[in-house]
Amino acid sequence: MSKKAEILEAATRLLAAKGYKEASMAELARITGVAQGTIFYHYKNKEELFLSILEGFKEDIVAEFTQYQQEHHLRPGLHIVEDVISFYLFMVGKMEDRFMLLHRHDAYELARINPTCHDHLEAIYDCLIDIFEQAIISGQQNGSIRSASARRMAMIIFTMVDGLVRFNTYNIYDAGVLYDELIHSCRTILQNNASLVRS
Amino acid sequence: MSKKAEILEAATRLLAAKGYKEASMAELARITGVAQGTIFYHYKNKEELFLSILEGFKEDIVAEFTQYQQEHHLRPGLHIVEDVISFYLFMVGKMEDRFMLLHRHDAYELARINPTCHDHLEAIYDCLIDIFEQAIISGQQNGSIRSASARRMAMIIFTMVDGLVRFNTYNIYDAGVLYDELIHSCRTILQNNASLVRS
DNA sequence: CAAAAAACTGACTGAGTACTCAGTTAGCGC
DNA sequence: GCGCTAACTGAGTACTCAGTCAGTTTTTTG
Repeated sequence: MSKKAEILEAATRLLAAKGYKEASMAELARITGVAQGTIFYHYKNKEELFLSILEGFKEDIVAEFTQYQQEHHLRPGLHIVEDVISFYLFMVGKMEDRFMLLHRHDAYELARINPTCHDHLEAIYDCLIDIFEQAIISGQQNGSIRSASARRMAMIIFTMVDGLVRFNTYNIYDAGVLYDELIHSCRTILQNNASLVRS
Repeated sequence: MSKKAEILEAATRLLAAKGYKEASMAELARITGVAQGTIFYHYKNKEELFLSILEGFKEDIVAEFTQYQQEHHLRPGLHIVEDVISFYLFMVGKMEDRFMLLHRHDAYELARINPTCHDHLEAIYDCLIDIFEQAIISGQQNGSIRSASARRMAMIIFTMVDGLVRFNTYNIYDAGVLYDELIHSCRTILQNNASLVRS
């Protein structure tokens, strides 16, 4: 791997673990095993390095989802939402560092003054919510999911799933025990009652 | 107001706006209109000052809820959840700074190495979720909310509401348009279908 | 009113910060 | 081997930071 890529990878880990301000370029240089100057040779400053981390995130999420779909067949109907949640949790585990970055304030603060950062974040969230939305639309097409704004339902579901992930990383509650409740709630929210005559 | 209280109030605002590391004691002194030394006379260091902010948060939430209940009558049954969500959003607006602090990573990072901080956070979350749980229990008692773990349902609801608040502060999406969807989702999740014979 | 205590001040310290730059090394076409 | 360029180095720079402390002012107490 090139030094530049090594720096980016180590920076992702360091910034995720410590946050933007707390992560120092001196430590990053030490971890990566390069001189401090090398970092600034490849990235003009700390901010650009940070943006580079966000840069390819969206594409990596899309690639990951495509690969996951090939390896795990997603079930039709209401089950697809369950499967997509599983994928989301799988991805959070795999791209732990970048999701941690997404759960920090640093990016949103930068986004307020840096349009590029705002665009990156928007792209990432759009892409994440798209995954849920597409699943919901496919469920609507076969009649198992009620017909309402798929986008809005996707956002609600995303909010729930992402909130639980946060709970977990915050170490305040064990979100694991909520998994079944989460799945049940999602199914209840999306279910097309018109197709359920019994009960 | 005493200088000490003034410092605490200004610190809450500053730390919420800028985050732990980015907020400097020099700026805090300037804002409060005291010398830097004064801050360290009242609080032995930055960490203790930060913990003092979290310290009374739980009690303030409880007091706020008690007052709200007196001023706004909470409806019985399923509606109570709607009312509690309204209260939560009202409180987020009123105690904006402290909820912002709660949405930052600083506290959770400190909680990992500082048991006092962990206890404060646990107390705050317990108290927030309690509010939802009590509402759900009261709904269960009159039969309008299904009988399942009130705690778990409360956590799911809390996750959704808090997630939307976060969306709003992050300025990525307008969470306002999701309010109706949120209420509808909560009702669907909690509803006791056994009591609904029609439809 | 005096003495003691508490509250407050701000210049100072030393550790840490992002970033620079003059100089060195490595790789590659010729 | 030569010349050129891109990659890399690390000591140095200017600056910010939390925290200290000797000294001053204000308040309380006898």
